[in-house]
Amino acid sequence: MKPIFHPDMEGIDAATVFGALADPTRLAIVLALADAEEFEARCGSFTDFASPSLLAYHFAKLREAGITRARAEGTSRFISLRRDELEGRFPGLLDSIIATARRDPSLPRFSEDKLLAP
Amino acid sequence: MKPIFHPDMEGIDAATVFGALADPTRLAIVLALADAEEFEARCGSFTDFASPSLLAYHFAKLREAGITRARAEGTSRFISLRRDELEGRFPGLLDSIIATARRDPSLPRFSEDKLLAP
DNA sequence: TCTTAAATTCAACGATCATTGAAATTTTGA
DNA sequence: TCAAAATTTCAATGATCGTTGAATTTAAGA
Repeated sequence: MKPIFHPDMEGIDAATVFGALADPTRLAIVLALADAEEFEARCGSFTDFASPSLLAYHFAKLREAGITRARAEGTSRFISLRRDELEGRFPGLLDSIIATARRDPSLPRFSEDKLLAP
Repeated sequence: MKPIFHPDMEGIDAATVFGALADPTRLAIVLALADAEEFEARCGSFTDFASPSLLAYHFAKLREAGITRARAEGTSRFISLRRDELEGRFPGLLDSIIATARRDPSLPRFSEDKLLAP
């Protein structure tokens, strides 16, 4: 019913974006989303990373920082990166973030097939 | 007397770096350091941004995240970016951070001549 | 309509954060 | 030896953060 809030990209400031990335779980989510960009990821695809309620918290942080978009479909939500909009606001940043996350072996990883599960 | 602690770059994780940048004052400091890379910036060059004691806190955050280096000389400390080392650990990241900070008009700026003052 | 599934919301907690102002430290120079 | 300058340390503050578990919402399917 109530629409999901997505901030205008123009109003996003850099410190907020970096704040959203200042957590290993959220960085791992961003990395997983980047690796799975052909299809869309369900929230429930990430239960390895944290509990459902904690995931909701982390997803909200990413969304309110302008990094992700959520689309409701039935009782599920599909999460994706706001690639193009982010590129317009901060060119090159997202790619750099993903490359950086990829270089950090301490981040929780994720078997890619997890994203395709029913 | 006691040497200034600088973490090994290999042990730095991405979330810590982003956490250090999740604050407008610290982002402004990084941007100012990038704009003044020919010479070195004294801590006291930044009194427009915050009080001395608060600056010490922010400088420690940046230093412990591997972003800056501090060199003592007399009663002063000179701060600089750990450009090359950071480039080795996370290639392209620092440039991207600086470009991002430059695109954020809400960040406190800084007349460049401030850095040269005696 | 009842049930199940998926995700959010809420209240609570201890931990960390940004900020302040006063006190301490360190080094230079008179 | 004293005093001034630059910076740090410390204790205290309210705010935000990450986390938990229980309760709630929302929509789909039997």
